[in-house]
Amino acid sequence: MPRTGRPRAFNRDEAVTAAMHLFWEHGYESTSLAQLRAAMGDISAASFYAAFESKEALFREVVDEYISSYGQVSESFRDTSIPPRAAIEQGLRRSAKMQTERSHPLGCLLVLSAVTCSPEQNHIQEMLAKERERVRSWLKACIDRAVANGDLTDSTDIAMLVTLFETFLRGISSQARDQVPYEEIDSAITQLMKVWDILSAKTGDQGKI
Amino acid sequence: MPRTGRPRAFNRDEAVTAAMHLFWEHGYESTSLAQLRAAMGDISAASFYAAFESKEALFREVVDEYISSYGQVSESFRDTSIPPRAAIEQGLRRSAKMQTERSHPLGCLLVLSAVTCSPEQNHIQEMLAKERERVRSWLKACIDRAVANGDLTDSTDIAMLVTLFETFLRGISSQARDQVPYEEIDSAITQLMKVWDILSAKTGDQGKI
DNA sequence: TGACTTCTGGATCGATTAGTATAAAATTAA
DNA sequence: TTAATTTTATACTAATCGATCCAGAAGTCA
Repeated sequence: MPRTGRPRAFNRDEAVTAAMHLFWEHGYESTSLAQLRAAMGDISAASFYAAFESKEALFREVVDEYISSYGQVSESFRDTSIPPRAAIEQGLRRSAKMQTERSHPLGCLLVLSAVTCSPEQNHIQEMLAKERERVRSWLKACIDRAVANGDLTDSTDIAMLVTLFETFLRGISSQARDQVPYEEIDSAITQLMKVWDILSAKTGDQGKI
Repeated sequence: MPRTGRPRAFNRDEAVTAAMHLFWEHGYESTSLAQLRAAMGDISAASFYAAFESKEALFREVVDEYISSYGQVSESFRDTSIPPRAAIEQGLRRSAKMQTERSHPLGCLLVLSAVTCSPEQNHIQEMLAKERERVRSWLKACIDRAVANGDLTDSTDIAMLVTLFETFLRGISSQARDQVPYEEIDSAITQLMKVWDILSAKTGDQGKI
């Protein structure tokens, strides 16, 4: 927060949000500085670099902003106040809901905005891969908890279950981009969760849950 | 096939294959003409345009080549010589196998190579979307057949089932890119197919299949 | 007021983008 | 041998890429 000097002529937060929508829609590399500056309030190149340092620095800021807003849907996976099964189901449903909303680009920014890029931008891919890995670790922790709880047996193939849910979760981004409506994905989730019930039903304690 | 004139100094088919690997790995827009020409045997710009007309025309050719080679794994979905359930299972397993092979870029070219792009290349996205839609229609036909067969009840939510398998299928591309091994995806498929068995078990005729 | 600080408009940077013009080279057919 | 055909190397577009420079505008502070 500068106390002196000429005040900024544009709203920085709004500019970041505008940039987020562009990166989300078109991806990191395919979004040009010219597009960004236009969407951020027709700001000049000088203003852009004074406020954001570089395209890459802006993107990192955008990713942080995404994670702490839209990305919150995956926080369900690490919500230990609800049973593991409910946490996973909620995480999937909220992700599907968010990714199909029309008020912003379809799909997940972390999954889509740098799936492919030139070799020079490999670190951008790796940065997003790390964020996706975090979500995956929450999913795993969730299933670990279920095994510890006794919701799932000790013999449960944890890696397999993580991959099952995670693969579906990643697929939502692609489906959302192809205009598959929320309702269809939502019913698919209902069906997918029955896999869990099959496994938990096999647990010794009782026949059904 | 020109009958006269100076013979081409490079192998056209090999050049297309090299281009396919680049587009597959880095995506349509992020693959530059310079990269392509280098990988296609260090050919000159003149040779490139004489043989392929444009970057876009080459990409279309690459997509055709992909579909008739690696893309054949999804042909399982329309193989009516095997039962619908087996067709789907085989399609998923073969896709997972192919997408995790290390002899070529990871994931599926149709899903990855233009998920995001600049507005000017929207027609490229749409072209790939059409190809993905074809695969989806085969999946749907497969499930329609199962309902017609009596493998699944008339009350089966077909759209939901298509979305369930298709979402998982799309997710494989993302998982493969993140280095998830084939074996894990394969066991997840085994588990996913149990959803089918739940539904088919409910069919009147007998209790289990 | 004047010193200090920060931001902005406009011109510009070198590198790279996809694509082209031209003429020589290499082949076949007559 | 000569004409016709096609591909080649080389040089070159115009446009765009991300990024920078500088002078002046617009504030705060003493």
